[in-house]
Amino acid sequence: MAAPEGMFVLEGRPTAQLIADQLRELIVQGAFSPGQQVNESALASQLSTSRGPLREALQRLCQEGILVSKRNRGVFVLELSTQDVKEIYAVREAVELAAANTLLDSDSEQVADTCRELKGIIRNMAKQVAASDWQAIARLDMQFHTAFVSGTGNTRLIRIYETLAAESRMCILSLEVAYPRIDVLVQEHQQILEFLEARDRSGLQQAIKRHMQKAVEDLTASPEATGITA
Amino acid sequence: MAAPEGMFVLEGRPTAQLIADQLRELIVQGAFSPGQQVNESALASQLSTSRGPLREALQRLCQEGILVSKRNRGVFVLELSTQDVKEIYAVREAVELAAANTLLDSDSEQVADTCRELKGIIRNMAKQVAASDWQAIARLDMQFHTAFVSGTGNTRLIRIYETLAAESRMCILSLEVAYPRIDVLVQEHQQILEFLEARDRSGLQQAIKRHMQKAVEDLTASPEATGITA
DNA sequence: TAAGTGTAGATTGTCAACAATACACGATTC
DNA sequence: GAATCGTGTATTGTTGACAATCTACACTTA
Repeated sequence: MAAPEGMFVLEGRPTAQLIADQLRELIVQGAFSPGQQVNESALASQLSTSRGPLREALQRLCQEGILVSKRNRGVFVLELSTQDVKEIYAVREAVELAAANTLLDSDSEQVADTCRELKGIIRNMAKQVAASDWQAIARLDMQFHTAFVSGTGNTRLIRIYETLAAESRMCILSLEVAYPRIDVLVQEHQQILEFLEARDRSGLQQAIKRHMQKAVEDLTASPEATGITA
Repeated sequence: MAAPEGMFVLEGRPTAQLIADQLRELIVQGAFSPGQQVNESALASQLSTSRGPLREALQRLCQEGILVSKRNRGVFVLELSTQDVKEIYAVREAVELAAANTLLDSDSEQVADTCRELKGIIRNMAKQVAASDWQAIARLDMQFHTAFVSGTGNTRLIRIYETLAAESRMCILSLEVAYPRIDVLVQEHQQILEFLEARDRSGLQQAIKRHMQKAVEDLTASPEATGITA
């Protein structure tokens, strides 16, 4: 037999990770409000599993920082302050700058592959902008940046960025429809792509810095209108 | 009552985190050999707890990447390849560069506090170098860099770096006594401290880059003599 | 009325037993 | 003799029950 391929390996990944991934997706989609307690029994039965595996998954998300655990109290979904927003985007900037440098140091084939993927994402983004599907836009926004970092092939950088992406989506979620002007959003991503294609290091670095700075400004501009705590 | 202060809060932190911290320390001290399977029952009784809490702790360390979980097989201690070493130090460089920039953007008091701490660590390091206590040197080495990043106050950056520090100690552990020439090690840290005190941005950046580059060279120089896989 | 106290309910923390899976070793067959 | 098959053992995965803790609310008391 050549290879079992898709022959029901029935999820080779460990259970806790599967549950954690499901739960993370639920959280970034806003299925839980910030600061809300996560009820273990309820969630376990909802995900049709037991409390044991669920708790293991919760611990993973606590380690990520998406959930916070208080002894004998339970776990709660992270509440984002403006301080948190600044932190998150500062780290994102650091990671993306590192990714940019790594990419520009790598062979052009790898860069080309990444550019192809980014181009497709931008196309989809423009499509969703036309449809004003904010949830989809937020997803594609992070998908763009995740793909950018994934282009480096640095698994640790990628893992770190996955967490940052989740937290960013939680930030954006708080903004809700108050997403900044959208044409600018697409344009900024387009710009990053072009600098990468042109292999313009300093241009790419500046574009990333601007993009992050703008994002922080948008997210911290009207704290009273959002769920983000002062 | 003014404040209960140290009045037996009896570990407010969640259990899984406590166990995870213990276990992480055991791992970076080399209590387990790379690639070794972690036996749940044995470890649980050894740490005088049950399998439940222990498994939760293991999941945390899996999320960090210090352990790897294989379904229906168990969790194993991370085996480091030269590729891993390169990844780890690339991310460390990114994080420390970001920390450097953040520090130099902050007020001088914060920088002064950090410098004071770093100076003390270097003193201790020189002491241990005289005693040739490699285990202690490795600990102080990472303590220096952790303190450097902690100076930023960015909790996410700090958390990320804690994992990187653990992985770095696992790298150094593989090197064992083959630590590079020690006078240079102290000197390099001293240099970083001086650039920080002088608030010399580009000098500090270059020093960090050199430090990381040297470390990778040392760690990947003689792969046959170490436990690091090709 | 306001502060403090005690109880009830709910939720988390822990544990031990059960089920399922994978690995190792010996038996069997060609 | 080599490969394959079947069995046994050890380890992980899962579950439900029990214990400990916290929050909320009604009750008492100054």
